[in-house]
Amino acid sequence: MAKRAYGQFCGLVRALEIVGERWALVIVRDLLVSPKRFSDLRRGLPRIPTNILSARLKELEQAGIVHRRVLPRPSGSVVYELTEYGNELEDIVLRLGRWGARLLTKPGPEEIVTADSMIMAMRSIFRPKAARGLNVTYELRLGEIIIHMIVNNGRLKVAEGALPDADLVIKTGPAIKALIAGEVSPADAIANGTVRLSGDSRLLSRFADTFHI
Amino acid sequence: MAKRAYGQFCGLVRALEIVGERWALVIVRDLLVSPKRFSDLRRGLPRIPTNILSARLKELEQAGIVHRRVLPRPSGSVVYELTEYGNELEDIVLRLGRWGARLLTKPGPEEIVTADSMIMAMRSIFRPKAARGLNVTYELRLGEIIIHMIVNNGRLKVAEGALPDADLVIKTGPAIKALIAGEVSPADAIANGTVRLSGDSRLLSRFADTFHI
DNA sequence: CTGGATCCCTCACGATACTG
DNA sequence: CAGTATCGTGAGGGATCCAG
Repeated sequence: MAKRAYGQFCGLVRALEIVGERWALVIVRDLLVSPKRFSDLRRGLPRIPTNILSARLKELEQAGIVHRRVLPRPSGSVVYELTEYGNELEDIVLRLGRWGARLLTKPGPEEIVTADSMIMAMRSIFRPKAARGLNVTYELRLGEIIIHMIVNNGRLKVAEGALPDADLVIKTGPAIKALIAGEVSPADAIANGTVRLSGDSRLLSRFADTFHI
Repeated sequence: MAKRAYGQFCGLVRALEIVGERWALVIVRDLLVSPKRFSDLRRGLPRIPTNILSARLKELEQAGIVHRRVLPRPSGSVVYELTEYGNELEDIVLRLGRWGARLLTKPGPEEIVTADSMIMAMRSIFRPKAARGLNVTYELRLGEIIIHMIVNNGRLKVAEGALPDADLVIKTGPAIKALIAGEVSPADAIANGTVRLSGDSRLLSRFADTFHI
């Protein structure tokens, strides 16, 4: 038996032996957003050493969670994508993220926000019930990070990048967490300047209702 | 910032910084079954070094997931129990366990099954829908491990120990996984000797339907 | 006996440099 | 761009010891 095994015949233990390794679930998080190349992953995970990224990708591939695919010519480059089995981690990753979000207060001095982490965060706090019958689009800007959400009758699509004709554009920072957690009302968030809008400003409370912890 | 942090302002990362440490979720798994003393945890986790158990309990306590409670006199002993926040990990632990169970084939040479891991496994694969209107009790024996299940109209209680008047007593081993996963039919499991029964044998297929991956 | 603390050793991880 | 190679450090593993 491997030296680092937990020594139990148990589903949870098997799961941890794979995705319990350091960085593994964060890599999965980013791959849940979209397939990525090695350097894409690096960019989204600036603090991961390349040898660790390399090792994790190998392990995840061997475990049948990630598939390494060589793109056809002429690019010939490599992308890593989740297998079907890997994709089944989505719900777990979303729930873990929601659980951990309660511990988010202020970003630490060196802590960054990435597009992928924000996309998954929005997915994790989306409330389909509250979005019944809604048909709205948002663009969300956190510093350099720009993502957009398309809400369509209880369904959500989130992706990176701008959305030129979004109904509401929200410019903000990490303080958006307070809005989403209900610690600050939409009105107050506008008043204290942590959120700036363009478009139909009245949609902000709709937004805060649709995306809520 | 701590040296071992991931450096991202993200709910998933916060979660991993606490329960992503080695052994942490396994400790939580056992505490989800019941509050435990230090030595109870050791017994259920034979391969964990005591200093690690000690360190994890401190970290989990500091993070507000575990509460260290000193029992009143005369025992004066200490129990560790999950806080409300810690208990909210239950669903995640159950799902992770179910996800990882697909990788369970045969137990490795040194791999053991513990009562707590089995209790959580049964919880994780319980299908409330299939148990609608049912009222059955089972006793399950895997070698030394004895647990029992009380199914009551879509609700389940699992606990350690025998249940003298159980409707069905199932004596088996790790091969029970094949039955639960549907890789072996109840009839075959009896035929090939991996399962031995006492009580109302016809209940076995009911069992396999109620507890199923 | 419970509930740890302490020691030493090893290896996984982290930082950085380098290569096809 | 997509990794491999190298090397130092500290968390984890294992055994032992100690206080209440």
